[in-house]
Amino acid sequence: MSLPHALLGLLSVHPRSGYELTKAFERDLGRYAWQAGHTSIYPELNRMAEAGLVEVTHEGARGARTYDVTPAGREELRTWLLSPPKQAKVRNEQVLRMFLLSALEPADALVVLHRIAEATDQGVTELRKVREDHGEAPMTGAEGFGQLAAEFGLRQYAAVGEWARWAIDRLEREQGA
Amino acid sequence: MSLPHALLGLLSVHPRSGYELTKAFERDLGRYAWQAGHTSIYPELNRMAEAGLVEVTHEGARGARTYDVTPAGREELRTWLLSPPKQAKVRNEQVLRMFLLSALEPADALVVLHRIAEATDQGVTELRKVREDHGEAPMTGAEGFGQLAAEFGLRQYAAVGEWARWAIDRLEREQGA
DNA sequence: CCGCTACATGTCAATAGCGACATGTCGAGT
DNA sequence: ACTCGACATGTCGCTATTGACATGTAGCGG
Repeated sequence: MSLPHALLGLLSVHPRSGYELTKAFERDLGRYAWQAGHTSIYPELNRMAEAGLVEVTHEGARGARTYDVTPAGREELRTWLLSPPKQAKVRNEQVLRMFLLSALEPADALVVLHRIAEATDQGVTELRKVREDHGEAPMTGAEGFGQLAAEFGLRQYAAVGEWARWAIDRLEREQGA
Repeated sequence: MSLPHALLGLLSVHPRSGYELTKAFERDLGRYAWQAGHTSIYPELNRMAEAGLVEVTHEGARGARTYDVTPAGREELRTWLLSPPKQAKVRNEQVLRMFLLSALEPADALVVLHRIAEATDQGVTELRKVREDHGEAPMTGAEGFGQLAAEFGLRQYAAVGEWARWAIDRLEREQGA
């Protein structure tokens, strides 16, 4: 049940509506950390409002409701972030695919590995651009989030790309031998 | 629905029982790629056996049943692995925590970042040992899996560790200024 | 031979999450 | 005036997943 914490985190950076939260999940958060659609988000916001973790601070056009974190919500988020990181739950289909590669014939595996290497290169290029746009904004607060995310994604892509190239190298050497 | 593919992948490396599959998930697979408990695995194996993707090749002591992949299962796995990687679903609580760090006071964030850096160092050390034990075994087949996993985890830990140190550096510089 | 641990498989109720469907509004362009 | 795309929130049924509970066996040390 990490969704409520993700929502608290986003709202604590700055208040927004369920719709805007959904967009945030489609952008950074959902790509690397935790994906969720609006069908999970709206009901969860209502639950959290009932529990007193968030509150509606403004009602705009088209029924839009802006949520903000309450002191109780802020406390809950802080406690969660500072609590000892137990056994984490991981679900990542891409990574699973990589792990299962050794079940393929070497020739097939090479095809997939090359595809991975290309995809990560593209990711690195994209994020380098994002990084340059952000520049030297402060780490905490509204801008910090995007920066942390971009920098993390960048290193993540780079690492996967290097791994893929390592695997390609290993495989090709074996094939040749 | 990646669980059946994960099971096909593991079994295609070498046949084993549901119990041994469960152990495999607790070890590498569940740590980085896809976690699942025995309560998902056993029913899934039965479904897959009914669907003709796997079959019981041996019955051992204590009711243990060894499963192996059928040709149909092998075909299914190959198709899945070679099919275009669509939009991936990601769920990783640790990464989520990292993303939400910017919602904390800088002092609190630094505490967590230092903890992350330490944890990744430990992970790197562990996996370096695993890598040395494996040595130069071939990439595909029974040994390949562990190697791919270890190498991937190693690079993953290293990348996260570097990211944490980058963030610490940034934060401390801001605090000082 | 007793007790403990690891082996080995399962059910079932509750919860989480997704895809399909549903509804309505505001603003821009034609 | 009209249409269309983005804004904005929701329900509901189906499937996936988890946690608690249940059951029994083989082997080992004392």
